[in-house]
Amino acid sequence: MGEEVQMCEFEGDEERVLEWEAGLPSVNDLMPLSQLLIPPELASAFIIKPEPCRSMVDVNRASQNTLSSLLGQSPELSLSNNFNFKSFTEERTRDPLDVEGDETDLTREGSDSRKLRRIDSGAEEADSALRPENCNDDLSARALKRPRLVWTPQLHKRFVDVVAHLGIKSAVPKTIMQLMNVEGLTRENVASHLQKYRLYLKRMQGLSSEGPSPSDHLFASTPVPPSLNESGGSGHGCNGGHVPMPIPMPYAPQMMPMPVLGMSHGHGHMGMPVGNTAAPHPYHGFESHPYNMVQQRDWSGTKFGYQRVVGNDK
DNA sequence: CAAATAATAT
DNA sequence: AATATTATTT
Repeated sequence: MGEEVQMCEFEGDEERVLEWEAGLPSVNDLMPLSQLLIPPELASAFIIKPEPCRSMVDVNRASQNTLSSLLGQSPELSLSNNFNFKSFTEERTRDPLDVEGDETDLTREGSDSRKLRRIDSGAEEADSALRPENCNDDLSARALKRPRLVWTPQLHKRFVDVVAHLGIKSAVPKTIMQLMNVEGLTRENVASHLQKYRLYLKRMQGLSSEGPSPSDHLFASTPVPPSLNESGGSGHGCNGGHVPMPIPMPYAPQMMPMPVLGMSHGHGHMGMPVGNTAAPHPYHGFESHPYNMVQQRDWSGTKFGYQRVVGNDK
């Protein structure tokens, strides 16, 4: 009977995800990019032209090509490499979460382009770049500044939905944040977005018939629910004005069933945390910690996946 | 004082 | 332009 490679041992092991990067070699242990995989002699013997020294830029470019081809896009025009291969060891990945299986977009991107230093060949002495700096992310882990949030269409949709249900009157950052129920989303995040959203609405009203400016990518794509009428005012209803959570439709913490695609033939997809596919949590069902309900989803076909373990609701 | 909003800053 | 951060106001 056919015997294939067993590559999945899914056990109820929650910690596994966290340990994911534990066993990985540190940047320091990795073979330097400048090092040739095939000795020149051997190479010439087989008429293999020695690989040119690869730099980080080359790797990035190659990666983009790969991704692009997978996505069916033109591999070119990728002059702007946002890909940063900073060590996962120190990089604090985060997760702008999005839920809901609708819409088509998967514009998830974590583009924090930092100074992409050029590790050029010939000067591999640049190893000095490997400063044995802070290796203890354990302690500094929390106080680290979180990467800026990217309002993906999914997130925005959620945002709009909630705002709509609340009515612009009572749609305030804190409430919105709570109803959106997105891990890691802060009040500031929402406040900022709300501010912009309001400007958008205002600007829209001024224009007679609809005409979402082409620059309003996100907003334009999301049909502004006419429910933007007031509802928080007095006289309607059931509550005088405070609306802690009367909405019958708070986004429930969803758990995504990410289809375990046969990622067999795939080539190691660069640094994407593949194994963490929403493990079949051995939910003991009683730990209703506000956290832990990692709601991630859909790394499919997308560039990278981010995950943050703890959210800070407050 | 906390939260919302407006105004800036990156 | 998109978010973050800070300053003011409620």
